[in-house]
Amino acid sequence: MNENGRTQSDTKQRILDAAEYLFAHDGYRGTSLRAITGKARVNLAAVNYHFGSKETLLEEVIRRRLLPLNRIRKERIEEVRENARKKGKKPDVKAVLLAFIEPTLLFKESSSEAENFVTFIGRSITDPDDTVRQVFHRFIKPLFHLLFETSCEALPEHPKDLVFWRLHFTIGSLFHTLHICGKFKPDDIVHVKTEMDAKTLVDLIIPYVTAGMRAK
Amino acid sequence: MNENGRTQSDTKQRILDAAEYLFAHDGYRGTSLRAITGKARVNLAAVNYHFGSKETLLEEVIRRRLLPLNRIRKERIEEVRENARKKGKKPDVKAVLLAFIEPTLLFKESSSEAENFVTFIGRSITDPDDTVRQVFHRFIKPLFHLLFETSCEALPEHPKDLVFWRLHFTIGSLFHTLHICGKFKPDDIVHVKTEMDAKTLVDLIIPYVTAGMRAK
DNA sequence: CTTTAATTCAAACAAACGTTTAAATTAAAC
DNA sequence: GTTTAATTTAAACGTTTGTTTGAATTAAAG
Repeated sequence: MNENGRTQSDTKQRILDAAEYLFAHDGYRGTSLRAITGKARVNLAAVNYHFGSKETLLEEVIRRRLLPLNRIRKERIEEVRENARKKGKKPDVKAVLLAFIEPTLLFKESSSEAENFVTFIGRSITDPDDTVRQVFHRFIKPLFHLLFETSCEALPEHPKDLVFWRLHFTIGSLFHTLHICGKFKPDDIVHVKTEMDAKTLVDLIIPYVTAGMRAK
Repeated sequence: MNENGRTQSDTKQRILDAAEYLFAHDGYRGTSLRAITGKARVNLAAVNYHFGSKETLLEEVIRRRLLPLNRIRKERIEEVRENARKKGKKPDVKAVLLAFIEPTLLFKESSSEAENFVTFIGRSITDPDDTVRQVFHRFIKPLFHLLFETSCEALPEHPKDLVFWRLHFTIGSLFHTLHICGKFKPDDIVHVKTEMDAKTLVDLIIPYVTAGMRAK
């Protein structure tokens, strides 16, 4: 490998892409290294050579998408916060929620591979595997703290406990939406025609969660 | 075994209890038959002898709790529906949501073992394992249909598509709540004191989801 | 070209998985 | 008490799992 790394093989990327797809599709535990390396068309030992272990691979899969996404969400929330501070007013709840939710849903359309990852995010909190929950949690914790504090500023009339729980209800709605979009067929449950590009989903969920956060 | 079955061993029940606990804790795929039979203190072969397979065991674990719970939820929703019909008015959204949500959350306290199952429900829609999702889906489909139709009657001013999506947001909030309650430590994410018996949770979530369903 | 490092490869590892078997044990029926 | 059925048991089945190994191959450096 030379000093600028241009000749590095794309084995790592191919593994990351395959793992991302399969983790989203069948879960971390439900995906074997043989399935990953088979889909990526690389040797079985390549995962342990390049990543060390299946767990480290999981961490890299999450890190690759979540760091950029979280940077955007952080900037947007801080922007809402600073704008309100300049005007000497409290932040608007709807703006705060939009700052968090819109980048998340739009991320789904940022690339064809990113869509798989969004499905994976949707299961991250409730994943039966400890490792998955912990890694996701570690990456999202500071952002969630920022979201919480800003939401409290936006809703000073509500006790912090109440804001906390309603944020969790919001997270539940959003993550469930992330998970079902892309592989879900609503007709299976009840017959309703649905078109669901990211922008439409934003317009659907924002009024719901905003009303919920403001309630009473 | 005699004609009234009183002498039947409790092996099946012990397996069901252990499986319920472990499925809720580590997921279906993350739970081995050896872990189940070890916790139940029965022989490894007992699962295949009494249930035929791990998949049939899963189905029995779900059936045992979900049939009674669904019967209650169905009765409560139909009660709201019939009361409104008698008065010649549309059902109240809040009453409809309460009819579905309250029994679900109270079920958590119906017995010490039921709490584990509720955690399992909370992960049922997003479980990485196809089998888990399908079994749960099969049991809940008719009830969800009833909830959908009644919600549409309660919100005639909203298009059915909108009610459908908002019900999914509601399900997302509720199921996420079911999952995090019992093993979740909110302090891990952000420092907030929380007491959460079932009744308190009902009082927390109902205003949120009601406002969300009614929004605009 | 030669040397050296990085990567790929087929093969094997021990461990854990769900399931099956046949003998041993327990309980029921007569 | 004897016979018959139901249940439990220990052991093994064949797969699949994540990981490791050492040789073969490819690319980089001198």
